[in-house]
Amino acid sequence: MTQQRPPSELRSVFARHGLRCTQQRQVLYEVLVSTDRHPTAEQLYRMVGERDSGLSMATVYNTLEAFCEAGLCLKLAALNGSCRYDGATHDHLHFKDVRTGEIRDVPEEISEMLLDSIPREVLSEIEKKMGIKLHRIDVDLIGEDIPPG
Amino acid sequence: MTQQRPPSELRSVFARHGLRCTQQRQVLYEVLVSTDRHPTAEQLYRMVGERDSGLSMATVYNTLEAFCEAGLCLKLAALNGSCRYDGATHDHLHFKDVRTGEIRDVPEEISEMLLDSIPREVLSEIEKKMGIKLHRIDVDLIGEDIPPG
DNA sequence: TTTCCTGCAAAAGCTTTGCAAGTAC
DNA sequence: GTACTTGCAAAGCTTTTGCAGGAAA
Repeated sequence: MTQQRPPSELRSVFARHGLRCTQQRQVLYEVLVSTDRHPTAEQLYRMVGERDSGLSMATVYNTLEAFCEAGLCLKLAALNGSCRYDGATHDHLHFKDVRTGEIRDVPEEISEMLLDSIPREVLSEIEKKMGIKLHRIDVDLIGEDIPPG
Repeated sequence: MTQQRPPSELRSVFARHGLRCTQQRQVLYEVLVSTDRHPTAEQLYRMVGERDSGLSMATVYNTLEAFCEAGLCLKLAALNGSCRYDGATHDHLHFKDVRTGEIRDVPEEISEMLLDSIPREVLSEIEKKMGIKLHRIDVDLIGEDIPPG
């Protein structure tokens, strides 16, 4: 499948991260950043299938792995054994539902309040003491929906 | 298998949480709280097998599920699709290794510093705004080990 | 033209489930 | 005696892998 007219924007995003610009990667990336639903690989596979001819599950996994390595998306650990992906552009908290495994964003302004309250110097102290390199912090609120009414 | 001489301490822990006191649950619980390694179900299965005749994987999963429901342990989401269990007695942060999926505790005094800095009122605001009931907060430091040297 | 990516199919890993026998209370 | 738990085996779901053909640079 030869590429005809890739949006130059996407093309340069990939180039900057050392990724080849394939049809499949473009479609997957567009779908990923267009949602805040933190889809599973399976859900992405179906979402892409609705827009386009489709691509294989293997490619979905390979591509997501490549995106994560390149820093284009985050891999989130869900509570029910599957993984979810987040085309995050800003830091935010996640709410994880213990019943469904669903992940929702915590509204941005509240997320910020909480994240801003974390002292930076504590983090660098942790890096030093534990001999690790931090990529990011995930703050997850674990709980369940209150049934309305 | 009839129970002969259950440690009354454990027995009352289970009773308080509405759990029947079976041989298997006792062994599994003892193994779980004796480690800070955040074992997977598979690892617990092997650890129990070393001490005792053994129990089936199905029972490991059933029992861990029962413990979690009862609040006797935490189910942690690992980054590689498996789940890990934590017989936690105090709040602490976790470091998750993106390469191995391993989970390590962040030392208690640093964990406390960070957790104490999170304003309580922000959490209750989140509960109200999102219509959820929080069980706990997981603060996960995502990163990788720095090779020594 | 070289290197990397895709897609298929198969395998591997983790977790859940149905059901009969057994145990706690 | 009743209700819950265990263990086996099988199934279900998620993710990874090997490899041949194809596309990007």
